[in-house]
Order: sequence, then C-alpha cells, then structure tokens
Amino acid sequence: MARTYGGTTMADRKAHRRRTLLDVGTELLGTKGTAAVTVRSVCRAAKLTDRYFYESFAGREELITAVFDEVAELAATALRAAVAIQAPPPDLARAAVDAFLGVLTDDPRRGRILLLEPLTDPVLSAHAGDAMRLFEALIGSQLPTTDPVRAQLTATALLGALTHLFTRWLDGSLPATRAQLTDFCVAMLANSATADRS
Amino acid sequence: MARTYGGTTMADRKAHRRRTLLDVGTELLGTKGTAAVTVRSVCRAAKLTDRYFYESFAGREELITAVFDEVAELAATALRAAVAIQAPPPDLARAAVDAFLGVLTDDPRRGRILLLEPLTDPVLSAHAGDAMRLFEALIGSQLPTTDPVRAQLTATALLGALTHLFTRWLDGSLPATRAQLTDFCVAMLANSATADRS
DNA sequence: ATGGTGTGACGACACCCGTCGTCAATCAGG
DNA sequence: CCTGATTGACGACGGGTGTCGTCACACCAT
Repeated sequence: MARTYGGTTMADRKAHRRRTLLDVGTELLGTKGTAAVTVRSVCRAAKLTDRYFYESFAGREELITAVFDEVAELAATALRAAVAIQAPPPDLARAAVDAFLGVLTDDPRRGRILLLEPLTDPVLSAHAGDAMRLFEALIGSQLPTTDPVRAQLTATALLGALTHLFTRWLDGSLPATRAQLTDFCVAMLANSATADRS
Repeated sequence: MARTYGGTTMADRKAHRRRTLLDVGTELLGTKGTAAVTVRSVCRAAKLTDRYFYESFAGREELITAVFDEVAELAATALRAAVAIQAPPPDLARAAVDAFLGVLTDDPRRGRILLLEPLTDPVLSAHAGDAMRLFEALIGSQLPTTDPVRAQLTATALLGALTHLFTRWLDGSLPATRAQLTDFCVAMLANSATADRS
C-alpha cells in the first residue's frame, strides 16, 4: 500500500505534475512559440517549483519534444482511424483531411506545435524531421508514379501546401469555410494522385 | 569638404559599419535563426562596440526586418527582370522559378531568411506578412478562376508547396537536380493555371 | 511523540540580455 | 600645441536564464 501525502500517492502526484507541465508546455509552445518555453517560464505558469521540472524532464528539450510527440500521436491516431474505413481513394482522402483538420480545430495551438515551430526550431526540427519524412513517404507511396524523385517532389509539395493551407486557415487569414478548405484539399490530393496520367 | 578620420569621412564609416552589421545579421539569421540575433551577438561578430549598433538601428527588430527586406528586394528584383520578357506563360513561369532559385542558390542563407524564419518569428511574420500576401495575390491574379476563395486557396497552396520544395532542396534533403526541381515547379504552376478548366 | 518524507521558497553560481553613460586614448584641423 | 571629434572598452542597471542545494515547515505512519 503506497504511502499517501495530501490524500494521494507519490506516483499520482508525480503524474499530475508531469501532466501540468505538459499542459503548460503546450500552451506556451502553441501560443507564443519555442522561445517562450523555458524551465522557469513553464514552472511559473504551472505554479510548481523548478525542482519538479527535473522530476519529469532532463531539460527544456525533452519537454518540447514531449509536447510535440503528444500532438503528433493525436494526429496519427486520428488519421489511422479515418483511413481504416473501406472506401475509394477520394473518400479516404476526404476522411484523412477531415480527421486532420478535426485534430487541429479541436485545439488551434496544435497547428503551430505540429506544423510551424518544427520548421525553424533546431530541437523540434531535428526531432520532427523523421516524422515529417514518414508523412511524406506515406503520401509518396500513394502516388501512381514510378519515378521516385517525382514522387518525393510531389509529396513535399503536398505537405507544404497542406501546411500553409492549414496554418493560414487556423490563424483566420484564409476566408474559406471548413468545407471549402476540405473540398480543396481533397481535390488537390486527388489531382496529384492522377497527375502523372496526363 | 567633410572632415576625415582614418582616411575616410564620417558618412563612409557609418555606411561601412551599417553594412557590416547587416552582413553579420544575414549570417546569423540565415544560419542559426532569429534567436541567435541579439544586439550583443551581432556586435561581437561584427567586432563593433554596441554604440554603433544604435547608430544605424533602434534595436534588433529593425535589424532583422532590414535583413529580410534586403533579401526580399533581391528576390523581387530578380523576379521582375525574369518576367519582363515577352513569352508564353510556361516560359514566364520557368523564368520566374529559375530566377527565384538563382537568388536562393547564390546564397543559401536567403532561403531561411525569406521563407522559413518569417513563419515563426513574430517580428518577421508581422513584417513579412504583407509581402507574402502580395506574392499570393500576384499568383492568384494569374489563375483563371472567377472564384476569389478558390483563387486564394490555390495561391496559398502554391506558395506553401514552393516554400517547402525550395527549403528542402536547399538543405539537401530532396534528391533532385535543379533542373528536375525547376521542371516540377513549372509543371505545378502550369497545372494550377489550368486546373479550373477541368 | 517521533522520525522520515514531501513541499515551497529561496539563494547560489555563472551566464546571458538591452541600453546607455563615462573615460581614456587617438585622430584631426587650425 | 590646442581643442574638438572619434573610437574602443567597460561598467552600470535591471532584467532574464539553467541547474541545484539548503532550509523551514507540513504531512504521514508508527
């Protein structure tokens, strides 16, 4: 029987503190960007003394990569569920775009964490790079081209297009409805899937 | 007759110091990113005392926006020259892509300064935003669609695609030759210019 | 009550930053 | 030589950072 303090076990308290730090990390990274995430700023916002930061994380790098990983896993899970359906490619693409957008609109901070900050922050860009390469390879493998260079160019272009569309839409500077955006993305993906046939 | 010191006029020395600061700003912003650009780091690298920083710039914001503006002006100039030729659209697109890539490959730091850092740095993003909106409007006005929403979606997608393609190619992670990349971009632009006709 | 554990606050240390005033040395023109 | 301009170095001030040890107090189980 674990000993309690304040009515909870040490393991529970530790988990709770870790959760709090991740939440604050998400808030700072997703609203102000990577420079705003420091050990002290996070602990200040979390109302925890910085000893507890080191209880869960070796340093800021570990925190921001953990925050990124949480969001990436959310997105991946949603995508996996969406494309698990048995449907023709256009419906799959629509389901995928819808699912991804759903994850982003459920919490707009996620767009910045998943799509923007990794473009310039050295820690995130090194960490996220593999995930992004994976996404590209996934997109690329769906393309009906036998030319690997062309496949990668297309996948990169698509990822770039989607990144810009999503982030711009999320920040309110794209005057499109969600349905219009979804339709456009689906058509764009479909167009790429058939472009080599022309 | 302006008084001289060390064989040069005050105006010349001031101009030289400003040039040096801009060069160092370009180096730091283009290789390490915005966080590495501080008044002290710039002056250290420029081997100037920080009094001289304030001779030309009110603060770091003014320096990084000046650095961005220099690169943007280079790109704009190259683009204007490239599309001044009398040629059919595919040749215009090719000339534009070639010119833009030329500016970037002449100095790879420019890709980061022009395309990446403004995505996340608040100062640059606010400052570059208008230039980017202009680029988008320009691309959009070349599209044969009467639907303004669709035009903007397309322009945004294209800008995103180009951004990713260029930055990924510049960092060496796209295994394509420059000719392959150029061909792809030209085809992509051409495809978008005709996509609405389908 | 006792001894051990957990917590919050804080100080230490060494570093960084932005901004600017001061001082000593050098340069320049009359 | 004299006086004023220019330069380089540096310190001041007030803020921030990462990391971690210490202390006083509160909590807990026995």
